[in-house]
Amino acid sequence: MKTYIKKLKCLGDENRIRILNTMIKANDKLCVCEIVDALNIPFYTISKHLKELKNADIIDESREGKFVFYQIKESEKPFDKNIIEIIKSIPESYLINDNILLQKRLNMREDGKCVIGITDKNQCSCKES
Amino acid sequence: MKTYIKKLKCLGDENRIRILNTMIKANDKLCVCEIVDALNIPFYTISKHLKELKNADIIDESREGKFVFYQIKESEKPFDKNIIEIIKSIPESYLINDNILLQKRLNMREDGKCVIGITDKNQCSCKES
DNA sequence: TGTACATTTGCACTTATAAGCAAATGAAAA
DNA sequence: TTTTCATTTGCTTATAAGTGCAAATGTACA
Repeated sequence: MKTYIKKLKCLGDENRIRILNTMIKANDKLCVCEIVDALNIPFYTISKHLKELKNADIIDESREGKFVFYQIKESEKPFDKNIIEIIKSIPESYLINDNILLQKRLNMREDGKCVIGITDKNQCSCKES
Repeated sequence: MKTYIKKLKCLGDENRIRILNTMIKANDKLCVCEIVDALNIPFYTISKHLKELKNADIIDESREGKFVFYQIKESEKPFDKNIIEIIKSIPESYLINDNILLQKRLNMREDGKCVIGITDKNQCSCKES
């Protein structure tokens, strides 16, 4: 039971929902710096939330050189699928801004690979909420 | 967005998941005392969680004389439906004990109505976890 | 109208969670 | 082998959340 509650707890934070949304929308693994740029949230905050999501077994981590990537963990379990579904059922209007910035950021990839780091090292978490 | 996060936050607590599970399984409104008996959690704890669930617009409240009833709020929104789905997708083995006690308690209804209060006023929350 | 019973609420306490900053780690390239 | 850059981690602080108990509320019935 605890593993289920742990996953559900992860859903109770807006930043984590936004992070998961980017991964669902990208339908691909995302570099930490890409998430930071898309969401305009400080990199250390993103990093900590990614750690929690990984800890709850919702996402997978992988490293490629300097960059660290995360993606939704594949699962056939109805419960895990429903976690994705519930995020997908949040009306897009609440996430449209993130989605646009994400797309912009993904367009900067070369050969489908992340080649730059964080665009603005001084971004702050409170530009938009 | 806040209303969505508020609902999701509600899912991050085991006691609230167990409460919602009883309502889903009963497929009917439940008296507070019935929930208390089914879950073996102190009545004031149940009461507080019910308040939160109601506050998040997940459940509805209604009073009939001495008794107060709660039930899952009807909704056609995909998000709200997914909340129910995600709880339904927790394997029954984790909730079987609650389900059995709930059934026992529901069998004590007369003409489909709750007629008794809390069976054991001194129940404590930590008998099973 | 007062007594009993179901439920809620206020307060105290403890534990969990989130964010910010600075320092640390890890890997690549100069 | 030093520098650079991406990311993580430790520490601190502020705030939220859950529980327990006692007192309060609200309703029915004697």
